[in-house]
Amino acid sequence: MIETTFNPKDVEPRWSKAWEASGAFKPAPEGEPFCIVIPPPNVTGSLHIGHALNNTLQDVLARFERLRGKSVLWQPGTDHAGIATQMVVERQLAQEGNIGRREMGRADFVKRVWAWKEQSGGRILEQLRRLGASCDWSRERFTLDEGLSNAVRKVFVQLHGEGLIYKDKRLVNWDPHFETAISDLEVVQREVSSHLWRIAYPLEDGSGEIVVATTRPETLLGDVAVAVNPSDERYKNLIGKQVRLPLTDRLIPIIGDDYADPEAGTGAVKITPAHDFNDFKVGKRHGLPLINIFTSRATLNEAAPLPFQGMDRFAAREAVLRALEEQGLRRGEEAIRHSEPHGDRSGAVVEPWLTDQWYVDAPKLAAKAIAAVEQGKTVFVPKNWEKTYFEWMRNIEPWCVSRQLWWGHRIPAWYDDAGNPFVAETEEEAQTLARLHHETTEDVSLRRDEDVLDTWFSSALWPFSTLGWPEETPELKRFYPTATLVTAHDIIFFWVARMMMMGLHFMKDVPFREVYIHALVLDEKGQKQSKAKGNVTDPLDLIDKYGADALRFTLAAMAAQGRNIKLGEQRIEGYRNFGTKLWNAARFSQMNECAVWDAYDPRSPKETVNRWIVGETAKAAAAVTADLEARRFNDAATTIYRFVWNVFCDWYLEFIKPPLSGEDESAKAETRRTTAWVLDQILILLHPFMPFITEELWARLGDFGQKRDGMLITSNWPQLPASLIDGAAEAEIDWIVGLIEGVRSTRSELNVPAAAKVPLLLIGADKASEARLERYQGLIDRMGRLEYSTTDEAAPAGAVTFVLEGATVALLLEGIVDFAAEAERLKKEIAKLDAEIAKTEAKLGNADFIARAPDEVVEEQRERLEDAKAARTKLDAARQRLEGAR
RNA sequence: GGGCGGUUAGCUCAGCGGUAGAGCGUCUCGUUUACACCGAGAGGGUCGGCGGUUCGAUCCCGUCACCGCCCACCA
Repeated sequence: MIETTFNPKDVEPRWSKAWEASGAFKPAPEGEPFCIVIPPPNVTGSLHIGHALNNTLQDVLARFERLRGKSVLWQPGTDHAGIATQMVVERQLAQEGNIGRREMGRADFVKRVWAWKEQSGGRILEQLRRLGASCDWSRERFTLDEGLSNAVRKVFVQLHGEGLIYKDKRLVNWDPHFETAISDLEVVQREVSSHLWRIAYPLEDGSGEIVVATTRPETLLGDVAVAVNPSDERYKNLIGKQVRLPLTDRLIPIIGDDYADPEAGTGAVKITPAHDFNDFKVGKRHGLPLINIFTSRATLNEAAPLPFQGMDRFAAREAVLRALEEQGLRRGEEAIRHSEPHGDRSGAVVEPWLTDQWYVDAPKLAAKAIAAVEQGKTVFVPKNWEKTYFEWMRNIEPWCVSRQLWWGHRIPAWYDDAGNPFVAETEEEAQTLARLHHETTEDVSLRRDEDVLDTWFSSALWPFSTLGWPEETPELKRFYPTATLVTAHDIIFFWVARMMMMGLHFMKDVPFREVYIHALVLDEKGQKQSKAKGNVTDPLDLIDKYGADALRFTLAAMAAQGRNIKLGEQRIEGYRNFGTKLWNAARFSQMNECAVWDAYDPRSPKETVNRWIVGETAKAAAAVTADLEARRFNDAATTIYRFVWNVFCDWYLEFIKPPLSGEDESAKAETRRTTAWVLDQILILLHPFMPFITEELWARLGDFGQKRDGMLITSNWPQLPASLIDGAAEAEIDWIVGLIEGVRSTRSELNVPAAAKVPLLLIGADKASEARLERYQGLIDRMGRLEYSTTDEAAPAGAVTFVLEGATVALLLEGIVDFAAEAERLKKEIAKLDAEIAKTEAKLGNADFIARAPDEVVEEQRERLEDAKAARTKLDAARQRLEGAR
């Protein structure tokens, strides 16, 4: 016997193992391919609520398509997450009081990171298994494993050969904490309080001074000019003069350039080409020198005047201001708020810094990636994200891919002593290139590039590298392009765009046909969850508390397109209860020997309730299917929820209690089989959302009935024709439901004690209602808590009535309710009807409405008016009778 | 400065040209033999403001207000 509550803790691990062991997660040999590549989580990370949502949705799709008979490959794996992982390990070293990364040396440090990866790397995938993710775990990949590293080298070398990767010396965003370049995307702007300082630069000829405004006085030491706008009357006659750069012995020119905005600051702007992106451009235009005053750690180098050398940039700022003060060159300041660039991982203020880096020619690669989306080869769901994608892609900058880190793919470039680079997949090939270059047969002394690649470089190859590229594997052939990518909008630029570029370039086709962009999961206040804020909800805690099914269902039910999710725990509790409800429906079914029967034909039932529930099942199945196809996860979840609870449990299971305990053996058998069949359909429809409880019930219900062929996970999605919907059965059941609801509502409003059984009379019933009453008498009496029910000519005094299609319903409540309460109830009902009558009459009185509205709408309004009037007449009669009785 | 989204019941959110919905919470009632992680019933909304289109607008268009996010800039 099934117990009264479902215990996820016992059941979940069992099925996780069984599914995997059975090979159900591997793609079926036959069937239309359907592939999803997982957004690889950081190898050393742990599951957060965003992963839970992301992977729930992927798993819903994977299980749905698998049930529909497709050959599903959900490709799992992890990302080496260069900067993030290096940071974690460095922090560990510090906490353990160990020597730091630099003291340790590169080889030992990298060994240490690998050790950490081996130790913690499997954790997040274990956590995904707990969520129920049906990935083909046998195909797990890691962005630094051999195959993927091979792909990375090949891509780098080929792009380099095509001129799409090149080395360049220019300003980059430099993170002084990690001492590495980072890409534009890894820079986050933060509002900070600061000052705008005004500083006087004396004119060389002693004829006065020019005042510049700056938020970064320390960079003055690297100034090479002062720019003014040529149209600025205040300054234009100063162009060409020299000023004495304070605190140094340098003379620098005043130049005219449109970049200087007469409205901003003082209208005169200091130019520091080595430390500001705009100044860099100005410097280029005017052929100005670049003076780099910072070290890689953003302390002042030997290019700065002696007293400032070795100072940290912020200390230098104070020192420069003090020195200027002493020399009487400060001309005031104002407090301002402005945004300042920070490294997204380190939090350090990013410094524009002049270095040699490798760049990918993103503007060139973007062209095809833009066209593919324009042509609909890849579609975004919801579609409006395409706009974001286009906006970024059309303004894309070269992608700086080299990082001065140790954890990652080493750049496949070797240098000779003169610094000439030789890009090749192996050192031997580089050696060959070097010999050719030097026209020698001797070994050339080579050293490998110290740098590694941006983590996103290898992620960009994920859809084909995980399938075996550059080998032409059967999987690559079969599953590329993949079907759907499921991800959040915050990595459209980081990842989606770059996969599009790389996929189109190397595979000549898009990496995925569809990009489903889901919500971000926020805390209850609508804030982004972060460890720093301490507002993270751990999905594993939620799984422990409510079960994976409840968490999954909640996330899916809240995944409405285009809106973020504010997750509250009560909601999860509610869906846990839903699981219990289903569990108990199965329990009921088992207690009543509703055994599954292979040969069941849903067209076969004769009993109205059975015909009705078959039709309702067909409707629900069609709706869930359509919702999932349209990626309306929330609608699909709501549909199945309502069908299970509000249709199957609330009504059908109540309806079948009389036949299940009745004498009619054929009706009983039919009802048992129908119940078992409907429950099976429910389990299948719900399985993508709640895999564990449904699989468990599938097994248990199969056991006491006929043995099943296999597990639910590999069963078949229902395809039920609309012809199963029986209009007559529907009308009949609707009438019964209306009657029972009327009885319950009336009783409750008049405070009839629940224990009181009252008689019911159907007054002036037409043939159909009379027949229905007779057929369902036992049921109606039971659900309405009636003493008996029958038909009669007229309602006796003291009866309380309400109106139903085809009859007036009278409850004999004399002595139980007081007339005042009933009069009040009638008055309320009549007022409601009057309002509706007035509204509908107004509508129908409008000639334009009659002329322009569709006929069916007009007809509907006419019917509504008629019904309301009829009901009104009946209630009026009831009121008069009540008056008379009083 | 550019772009995107939001504003619907006490709370969290669906819906979307034709009688306003759910979950949770609230109130009343309930030992009806699947389920109190339950059952029955009730209350609760001028669908942010103002205009417009339409026979009809919560839904479409315009505009304003407030909230959030992204990009760019910031001397």
